[in-house]
Formats: sequence, C-alpha cells, structure tokens
Amino acid sequence: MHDIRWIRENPEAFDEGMKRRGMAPQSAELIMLDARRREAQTEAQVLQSERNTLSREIGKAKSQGHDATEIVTRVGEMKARLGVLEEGQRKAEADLTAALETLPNLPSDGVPLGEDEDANVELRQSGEKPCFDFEPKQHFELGEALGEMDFETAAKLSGARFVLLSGLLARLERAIAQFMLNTHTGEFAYTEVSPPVLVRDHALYGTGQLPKFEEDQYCTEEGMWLIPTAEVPLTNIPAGMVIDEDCLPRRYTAHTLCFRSEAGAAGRDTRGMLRQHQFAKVELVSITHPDQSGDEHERMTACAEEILKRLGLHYRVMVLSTGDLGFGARKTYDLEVWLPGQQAYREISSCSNCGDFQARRMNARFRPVGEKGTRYVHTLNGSGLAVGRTLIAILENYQRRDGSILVPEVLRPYMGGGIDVIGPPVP
RNA sequence: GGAGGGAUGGCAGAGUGGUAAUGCAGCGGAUUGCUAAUCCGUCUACCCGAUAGGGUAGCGGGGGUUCGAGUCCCCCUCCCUCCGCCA
Repeated sequence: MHDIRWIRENPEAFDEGMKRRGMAPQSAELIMLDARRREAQTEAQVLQSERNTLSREIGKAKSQGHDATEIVTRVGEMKARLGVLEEGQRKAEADLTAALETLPNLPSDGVPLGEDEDANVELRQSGEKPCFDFEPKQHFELGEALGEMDFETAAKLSGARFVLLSGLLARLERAIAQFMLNTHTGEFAYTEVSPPVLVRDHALYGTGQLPKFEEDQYCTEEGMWLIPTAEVPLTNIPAGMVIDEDCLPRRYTAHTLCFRSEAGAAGRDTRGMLRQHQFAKVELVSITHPDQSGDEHERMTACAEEILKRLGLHYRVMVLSTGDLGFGARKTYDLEVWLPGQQAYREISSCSNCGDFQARRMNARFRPVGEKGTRYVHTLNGSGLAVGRTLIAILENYQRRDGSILVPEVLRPYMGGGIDVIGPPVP
C-alpha cells in the first residue's frame, strides 16, 4: 500500500515509478480521490462540531434545570444532513483505499528497466557447471528410474502437478530441509518458527496476495486460505503492533508446505516436479528498521547463497527488472541454479525487499528511539531455499552414469548414517 | 457441536447516557552539583491552518435508538473458559 501523502507531494516521482513498472500514470486519479475524501471529511466535521457544541449546551441546560426543547429541535433538524455527509466521507475513504490497494510497489532506484524476465541482469555466478562423460538426465527420469519419484500415484490421489516421493528420495527431501533450517538458525541468527499454513484474509491482504491475486490461492469452505509461502505467516507476525526499535531486526525462518493453484501457468513446466500445487520451502523473513533494509537484503541473499555453495551447486544471481518484479517488492534478487539435465538455469530462491509496502498494509510499526510517534518497519522475504527444487538440482548435478545419485557431503549427517549414494536403480 | 465470559490508547487498567480516570513506557520542557529524582505538558489517526492554533474521529467491525452512546438495542468478527468430539 502506498502513502497517499507521499503521492500528493511527489506525483511526478510516483508516476515515473509506475511507468517503470509499465503502468499508466496514476497520481492524478489518486490525488483527485484524495481531494474528494478530504473535502467530504472537512464538510462532515464542520457539522459534527456544531452538533457537539449544541449537545453539550443541552446537557448543561438540563443539569441546571433549564428548558432545552428549542435547542433539541434545532439539533434534531441537523440529523438527516449529518447522516448524508458521514456516509459521503466513508464512501470517499473507501474509494481511495480501493484504488491504492491494487497498485504494486515502486521499484527501487537502480532496478534495471525492462518489460519482463528477459531484462533481468546477471550480477554474479558461483561455482561451475559440472562436467559429465555421459548425457545427463532430467530429474524425473532419474527419480522415476529409482522408483522413488511417482507421478502416477500422485495423480491418482490428487491429479496433475503433484508428486509422491518415497524411500531415500523422501528422506533426502527431509535432509535438505533440516540442513537449511539448522544453518539459518545456528549460523545466521534466524529464529525458527512453525507457523499455521491456513490463514485468514487479513494475513494475505497484509503481504499483498489479496485482493488482487485471489485466483492464485486455495481457499477452504470455511474461508481460510492455504499459504502460498511462509512469507505470509512470518511477515504478519508484527502486524498491528508497535514494537521497540531495539527489537529490530527480527529474523524468522520456517519450513512449511506451500500451496499454489498455478492458475496462470497452464502448460508450463508440466513434466517433473518443478512446478507443483504443493511444495516444501524454507523461508527467510526479516523485519527491519527502514535504514537497514538495503543491507539486510544483501545479507539475506547471502544466507540463501551460502546454502547453494555448501551443496556445491552452480548458480547465478539475477536482479529482476522492473517488469518482472513481484507486486509487493521494490527490489528482488533471484538465485538461479544450474540444472544440467535441463541445460538451463532455474529459479530456486527469490529474495525481496518490500520496504514499508507490506508494513503499511498490515499496520506494523516501531517506535524510534529519541523521536515521538511511530514509523513503519520494512519487511523482506526470501527462499532459503525451495526444498523441492533443491532436490531436483541435487539429482541432476550429482547423477552418475549408472543413474545413482551421490549425496552431497553436507547432507550425509542428515541421511541417517551410511548413505552416501542413492541407487543405482534396479532393472 | 453445546454453554458461558470477554474485546477500552504502546502496555496495564477504570469507566451503566453528558468532554475517555489512573499507572507504566515513550516524547518535550522545567528544576536540582553526580548513571537518578521531582514537577508540568504531551501521547493514535485524520482534517483545516504559512505559523500559532483549531476541529473531527477513535473504546473489535457495521447498523440502530438518542439532542448526545465506550455505556442501551440488533447483526457480524475475533479471543478466552467449560462440556462434547478428536490427532
């Protein structure tokens, strides 16, 4: 959500930001709605003030035993008009909010200008593509050959875009998540959280999925929503609160299932488990002082990168262009891991600085030391990492000629001991 | 599913129809010769105003009654307790 006062004072900067997002100028319409709102408010307040004065006189007169019928009739006559004005004020406020709440965040300075992901800019790479003396397979070929990645049974149970892992692949998935959580909590000072994965409307509103992206979410009959990412519960932890400045930054991590309808993704990534309706992810969320969100964004990205480095996976860091930026983000780094079976880089983490955009929606503030009043916190979120996609990356990067998978060194302690290789498949 | 009790400022907590007590925290100021005490003011959001200042709203949300609602009535949401069911 944007600050209407800022828009009022910086209309050209606001429109410039929207333009970089590929959107038409918005400020004129918003400023008009704001003017209408303030006009309606002032109008209503003048009459309310009058009413209050007269009502107080009635109270005074009555307590002194004087007759007040004349004033009572006068105030009574104001009533209908007052109702109309108050209704007008409510309407004007609702109109402005409705216009504001569907507008995306403005890109930060320095975010590359572009229409879509083709304009994303590579910042750096880490590691190297592995060399094979055979033709590397895709993850689903490997997993199915091992007999531990079963799309047919999953489809029988749940339909398309689901997978059933079993045996050592199921265990590998668990090991990956454990390794990530232990690293983020033990070394990077994130507090582990086990949050609800069903949330109310206002939580999804706070992070920006509602009202605009309702069709991407799963909703229960009771009106609860399955989270599309743990960003939703974690970022909403400080919603509605005023926290002390010395409690910042707050860092949370959680390993949860995520649920996405993939409504707009028909036909994309249909083979394998790259794009599923349900997947596990270890999420990172930071709540920071406004002056620190930039540094925190770099730090968070580095934490996610460290996981890939320790797993020995080659990846590149992209900064998203203005056209590829998510709704709530002002700046996003994507980590793209190399998949030798696919011969492609694929997103495995997305780290975003949302500034005060989400904080304003969820009313999350802090009290600055030495100042009066409150300010909005800044919120950041990043995957640290997507567990399913990490499994894919390990399969494709650590595959061997015989179809077996070498377990990366750092994961072996989590595999239960003595399991350094998964497979090879039995014919 | 059944029954009951609740929701008041950053926090705690009074308030049964007439300007939202009080305490703590925060902020501003005064004062005192020492890490502090005391006193005064302020305290959320918005509107008007160049400033000084003025005003409105805010007691979970929305309606209603009333000249006037935190207070009375209706609807809704959420929280808690007990019972039932249940991992």
